[in-house]
Amino acid sequence: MQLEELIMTLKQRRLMLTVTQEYLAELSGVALRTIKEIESGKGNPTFATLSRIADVLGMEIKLVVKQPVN
Amino acid sequence: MQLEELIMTLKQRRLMLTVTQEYLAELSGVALRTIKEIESGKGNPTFATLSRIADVLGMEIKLVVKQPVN
DNA sequence: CCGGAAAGTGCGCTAAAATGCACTTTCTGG
DNA sequence: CCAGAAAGTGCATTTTAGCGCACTTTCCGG
Repeated sequence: MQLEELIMTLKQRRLMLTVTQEYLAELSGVALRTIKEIESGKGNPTFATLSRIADVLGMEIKLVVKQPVN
Repeated sequence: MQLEELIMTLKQRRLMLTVTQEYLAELSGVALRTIKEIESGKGNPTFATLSRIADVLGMEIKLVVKQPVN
């Protein structure tokens, strides 16, 4: 999963739950400014930041063996 | 997946492939110093760094909906 | 047992992640 | 259509990830 795709997934999940960036910031403990930057595609978030956001959205980051492409 | 668990998975995968930290550094383009730090549990890697390492090891980072714990 | 290979670490630098504040732009429900 | 809510952004600061270099420690095959 590329970062862009991961971000899209987070964003879609947030919208599906009808949570604002502001509320997500409160719940996750990640600064609103940081959430805004991530969702607007700026920068390269750390694992900790992504993980805290994902948690609140009921998601998690996994490391898995790639499926062979055939 | 917690960071610690993710790191363990990366490390085990590297060892399974009998790749040294040094060679992994070469292949991934991530500095040897950085790989050492990550594997020894220091710090909080960025998505980009984790992703480059995972790639070389034939793995990938995924964001998935958490399984309900029941 | 022991030497070389692999892994871990102290020190220091730079670039960038994370943050706050204030302002602008965009979206949306009534 | 329009006000308020939500999202995006410029500027500045603090913290820290990523990195190099040199050194120490640990591991392991012969």
